[in-house]
Amino acid sequence: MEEIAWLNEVEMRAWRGMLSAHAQLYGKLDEELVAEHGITFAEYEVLVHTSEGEDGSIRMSALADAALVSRSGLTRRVQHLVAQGYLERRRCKEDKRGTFAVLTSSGWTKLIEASKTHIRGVREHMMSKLTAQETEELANALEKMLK
Amino acid sequence: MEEIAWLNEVEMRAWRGMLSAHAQLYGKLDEELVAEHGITFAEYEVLVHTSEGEDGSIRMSALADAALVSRSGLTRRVQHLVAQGYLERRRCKEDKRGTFAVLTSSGWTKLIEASKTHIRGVREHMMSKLTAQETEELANALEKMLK
DNA sequence: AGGATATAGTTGCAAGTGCAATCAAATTTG
DNA sequence: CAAATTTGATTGCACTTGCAACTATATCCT
Repeated sequence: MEEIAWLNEVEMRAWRGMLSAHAQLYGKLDEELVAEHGITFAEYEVLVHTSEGEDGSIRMSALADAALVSRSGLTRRVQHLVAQGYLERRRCKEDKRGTFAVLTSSGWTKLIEASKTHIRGVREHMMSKLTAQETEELANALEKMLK
Repeated sequence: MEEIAWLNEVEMRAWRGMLSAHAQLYGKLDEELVAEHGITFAEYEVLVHTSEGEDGSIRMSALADAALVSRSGLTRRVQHLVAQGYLERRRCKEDKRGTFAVLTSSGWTKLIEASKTHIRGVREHMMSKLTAQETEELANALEKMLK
């Protein structure tokens, strides 16, 4: 079996760690939200980013960027959340091409409830495993990767 | 707009960083492999983990675990790689329920070529942004998350 | 031994996704 | 100002995925 030129051991651990830690964390958080609130993590993210917009509303394209999904993907996620009663769509008056997603009051309630599960999950599956310093080092490294 | 109870600032940066850094890195590595070698990152991972098995072969279930995919998902990825000529399937003699995925010589060649692109990508999009110490801190934090 | 249970793997199916094409509205440009 | 281009968003389509059901083989247990 031929040997493949590779990364050094620490680089390898960092890179493999990105894949595994992300997959494991994402999987658990998704599972818990579905079990306790009937929404996926992807849907929860849409609610979160909508809530962070002005008056709990945000343009579709901005929401797609924030939620790390394609525009077509977002259109359908929002459709689904509208069908569930958590979002409304509102045409944009200044730019008639545009559409806002707007949290309904039912959406606010759902978000607040689901966020308890979510935050508990992040603490349990991520923060509880790390010291404050490690958390800071992790945040630092991840942000440098994004530049 | 109501305020949602949340994580502290550092925790938030670490958690958001996991999502964004993973998405950005995965996206770039996938794009480069597709452009230069016509295989997805997911397929590349299957080739890598197969190559690491004995004689470039590995049981389907072990491969599914290593490649972070469901067994049904793996069955189809392997089907696709077999169709492309990079893998063969071999029945397991000791356990007739089992199947091995085995790298073909064309698969070895593909893997070796693709790994150059992959490693270059990991260096360029990840390691080049980090000092050796930051890489180590990152690896450390990610591994602790997995425990 | 042999029936019950567990394990390896595949398949049908439904759901989610992105790309390319499309439509409508806004903006640029000649 | 009208034509050309750009931008915001949605839709058709193909592809990937996981779950549940299923088949085949292996193991457990009395």
